[in-house]
Amino acid sequence: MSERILVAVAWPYANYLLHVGQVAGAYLPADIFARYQRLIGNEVLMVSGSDCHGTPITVTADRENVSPKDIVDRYHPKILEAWEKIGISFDLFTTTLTENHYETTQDVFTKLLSEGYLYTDKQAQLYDPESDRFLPDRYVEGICPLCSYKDARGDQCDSCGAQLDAVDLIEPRSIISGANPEIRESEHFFLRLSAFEEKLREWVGSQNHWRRNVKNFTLGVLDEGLKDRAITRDISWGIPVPIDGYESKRIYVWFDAVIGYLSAAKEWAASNESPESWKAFWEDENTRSYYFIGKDNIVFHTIIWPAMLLGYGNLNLPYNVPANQYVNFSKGQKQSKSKGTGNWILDLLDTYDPDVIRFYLTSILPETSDSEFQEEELIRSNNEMLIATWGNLVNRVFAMIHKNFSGEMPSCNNISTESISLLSEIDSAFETIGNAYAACEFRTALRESLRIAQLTNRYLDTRAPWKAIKEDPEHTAETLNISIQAISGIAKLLHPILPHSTTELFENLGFDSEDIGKNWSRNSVPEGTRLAKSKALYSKLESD
RNA sequence: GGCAGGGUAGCUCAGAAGGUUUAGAGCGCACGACUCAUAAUCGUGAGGUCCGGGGUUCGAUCCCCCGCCCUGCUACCA
Repeated sequence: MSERILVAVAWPYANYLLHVGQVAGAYLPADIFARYQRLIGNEVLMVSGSDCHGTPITVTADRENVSPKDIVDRYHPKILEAWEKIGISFDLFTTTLTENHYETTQDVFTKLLSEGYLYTDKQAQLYDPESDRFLPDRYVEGICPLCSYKDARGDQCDSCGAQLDAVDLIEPRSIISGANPEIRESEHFFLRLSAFEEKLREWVGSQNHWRRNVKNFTLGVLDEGLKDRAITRDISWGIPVPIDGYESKRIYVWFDAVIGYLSAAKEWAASNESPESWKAFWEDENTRSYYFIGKDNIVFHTIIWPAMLLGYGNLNLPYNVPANQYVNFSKGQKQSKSKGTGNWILDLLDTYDPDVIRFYLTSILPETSDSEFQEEELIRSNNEMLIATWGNLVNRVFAMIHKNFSGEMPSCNNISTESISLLSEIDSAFETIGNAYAACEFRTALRESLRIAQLTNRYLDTRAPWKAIKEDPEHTAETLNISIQAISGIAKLLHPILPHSTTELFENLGFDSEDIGKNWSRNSVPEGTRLAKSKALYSKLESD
């Protein structure tokens, strides 16, 4: 029975290159999941895009004295390039600058307004009289009221780490003009989050398949009580408010960004020449939606976006939000874009094959706690695990078949109990590993797949086909035949994680890509198949 | 400060409605076997006060309390 799965992935800001932490935290797990779902025959729609609005983009643009659009035009292609190279299989990766996204966002805004979930209220804000504009907290600096640090930012003091309110800064100054900002009242639209508190609590409380930290954290926030939140800003970069009299304001970034999941599905449908097909992914309650995000993003996906969906009506709430922790870099330092300590994924891809990176990152996915990225470890994991356990297994079996059977798949006439038990281990692994993929436990899926490879290595050692060839070629033929069947099975098990190299392997085994992706089970390699004489799937890496 | 997650072998991590565990796996390390294979594989072994201190209990690494450390959020930087 084919199911329909929406794979929604966090929208990266298009003002920086992608760093490894983002890939491991959201995009790689989402891709593994999507590939698994496609492999077992489910209908998958995987979408995301560049988040093009928001303060970080305008800050970058202002600093370089270019337009926000220029920043997006520079980084969006780089993001696409990263997906292409590491193999993140989006059905659509768009941007929040499309006409479709603007329309969808304004539609959601209008609908929430007419349903009574938006209202206007006044808010005090800092205003720069010289440059004649309202200032986000980040655009204000001054003396920290707590530690007297003289260059504290309006949102946070870099010296003592305190969270600040720009209004509290001593001797505040605009970073645009240096002028002393004044406080002005401004009218904004607010999202009536408080109206959804009970419904959300009930909904979240029943999500027993969510990760513990995601559920507890969300319930904790709900217990503190939801406050209504302003969704417009006095800025010029963003989606216009579709109401007369508010031409100088824009819808704020977090409101439009989450709507991207919906607008991207619409865009995908339109480009597929079936403009209504997005509805199956949003309105059919049997469709399950998974949101892959980092832990800093949980509230937006378990409270705010669900509230917006409830307010809009008739659209599916998230089925699961498997938020990940963070990947840290040397000595617990967080992978930070703003500090410029990046291990950019594109740089890594210049040096290493995509599957080598995917293998290592999968092994350290921060599913339950923060993990640490070390390039030395990447090299070791490639040499000591990927190649030693798996690559070498493939290589030794292929080599023996080419040496003793001219590269033709040997026959298996009598099957021994050893062979039967190996194959049954593999076939039952499809169930346990399939369950792990379905539960978004990708490290487990990888570990168990390697365990099967190890069993196959052990089988080979026990059967010693290199010895048997001398006195009992039938015995050797059986061993190598069964080993190839095992390899075919393991390749399938690993395919969501290592799509590039396993596809190559499948070709070497005589399959075409059509054969691979239709069932979640071992593809049997028929006797007599010509096995390609190929170079090794992976190469050893020097650790300088 | 408050809330949440984490603190387990050299490294990366599992785990446990509290007793079947003398606390597990992989890698690394030591030794042995094998030699088909990318010095790969297979076996054996060493290695841990499960962050610290109290408490509950017949029994706690797992529950409670108090600390310490890392990370995120704290509603205007998703």
